[in-house]
Amino acid sequence: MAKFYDTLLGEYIKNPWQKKIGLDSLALNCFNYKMISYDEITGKWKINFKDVNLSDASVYSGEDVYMTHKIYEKQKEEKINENKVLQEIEIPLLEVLKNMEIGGVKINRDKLKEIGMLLENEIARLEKEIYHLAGENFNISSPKQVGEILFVKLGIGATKKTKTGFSVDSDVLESLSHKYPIAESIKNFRHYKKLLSTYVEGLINEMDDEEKVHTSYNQTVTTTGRLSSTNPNLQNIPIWEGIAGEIRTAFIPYNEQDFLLAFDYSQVEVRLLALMSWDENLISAFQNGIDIHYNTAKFIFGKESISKTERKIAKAVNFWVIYGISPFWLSEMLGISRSDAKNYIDKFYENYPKVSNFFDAIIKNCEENGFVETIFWRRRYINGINDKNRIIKQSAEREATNMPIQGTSADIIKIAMIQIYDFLKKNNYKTSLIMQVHDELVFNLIAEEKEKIIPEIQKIMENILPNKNIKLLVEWNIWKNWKEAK
DNA sequence: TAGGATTGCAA
DNA sequence: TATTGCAATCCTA
Repeated sequence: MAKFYDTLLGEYIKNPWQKKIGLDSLALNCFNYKMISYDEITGKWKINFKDVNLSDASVYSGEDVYMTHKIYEKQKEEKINENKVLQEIEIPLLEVLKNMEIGGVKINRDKLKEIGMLLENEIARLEKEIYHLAGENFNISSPKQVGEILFVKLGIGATKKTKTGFSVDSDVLESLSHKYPIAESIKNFRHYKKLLSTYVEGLINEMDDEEKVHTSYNQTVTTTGRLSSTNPNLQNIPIWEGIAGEIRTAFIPYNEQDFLLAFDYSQVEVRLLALMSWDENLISAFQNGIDIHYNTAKFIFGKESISKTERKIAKAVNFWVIYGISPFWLSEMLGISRSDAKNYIDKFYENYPKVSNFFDAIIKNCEENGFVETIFWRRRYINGINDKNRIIKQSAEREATNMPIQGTSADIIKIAMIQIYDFLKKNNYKTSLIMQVHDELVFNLIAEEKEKIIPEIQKIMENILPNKNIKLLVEWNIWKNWKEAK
């Protein structure tokens, strides 16, 4: 048992789907008690808390402590405090995340500014070009104005609509770009603008005096058990080729002599599908080190010699299984016919029959009990699993089949983080964990510790699930920035 | 000023 | 007619 407890994590474990699990809403819902808000106590002038009069401050603070304890007592009655995921994963993870957040990630400000200058030049150039092609100035960042220019003023035929008007997303612009140069330019403008405002300016704004950013990892947001990251979000930094990929070169080690060390789980979700479904063909492919996309391609195309395009299709089909995409969408995404898409999916299930059984069993169980679980028994309730509406029912089924895989992957990396943190701490290593991106862990590596810790971290990560039918596999890289270490 | 809508970035 | 997220921006209420 951990030495401390967290009621917020307790509520999250009980039901990760419910949104309002904060102290204020729990007090209201469980005990019909309205907590004093911070705004009420600091008044409309937003005075500093130290200037609040003592009796008001005491009541406000006492209320927090009292209510937290009341909720703790309630959770004890419900035996939430005995939950294994809570005790063995979420609560121990708190200290790991705290240290990652405080440690921060070092950013090369000059490098970011350099990228920013390039982007600004491109944006200015494209802006002029777009105004010229449109014959007037307008706000290119406004979807509404872009729609008016393209589909009203220039009279281009609109293809897609949103709730409020014309859709002008990148797919639409892409489809118009061959015929209309302005569409291509707007698409590029958007791309560069996104990089500049979200990543270059966004990161610079979050940097402290030491050129570090300190993200917040939120443990109680996702329905599957994954973490999320905010201020800044370090889990959606671009990885594209070209200038977008350059953003990652600005992520650097703390000191010049250090390195970034990145570990990632290789194809973890497909591996977990094999492990959890017990499908012999999937398992033997992994056991024999056969490229899994090639293996699927062999099945769906019924031949040994596989082209690059065929492997790409097989990769999409493998990917599809995790998310439950329909043949329609698969055909759209791959630019193939719907009957081909359906055929590939059927072939997949014919050759990996236990995957099909596995999903059926999850859905059946969910229909009866209302929830699904990971192999570590993390639970998620699924709304709409017994809905009469086919669309809602199918959507619920996709959520139900996705969660055990995505959630187990989340469990595994969280356990790895705890074990690695303990290992580094126990041996007084100065190397530290600085980022988590769902299936990847990034460390600030102290050069002289390299030989000792890399094999140990690899061992920990690969052995979270010992004695299973297939092995987890991790890959690692070290470099002076995150782009090259990936 | 708050919050919905659109868009686009990641695993 | 694809799973899970977060942020910038626009724009209406």
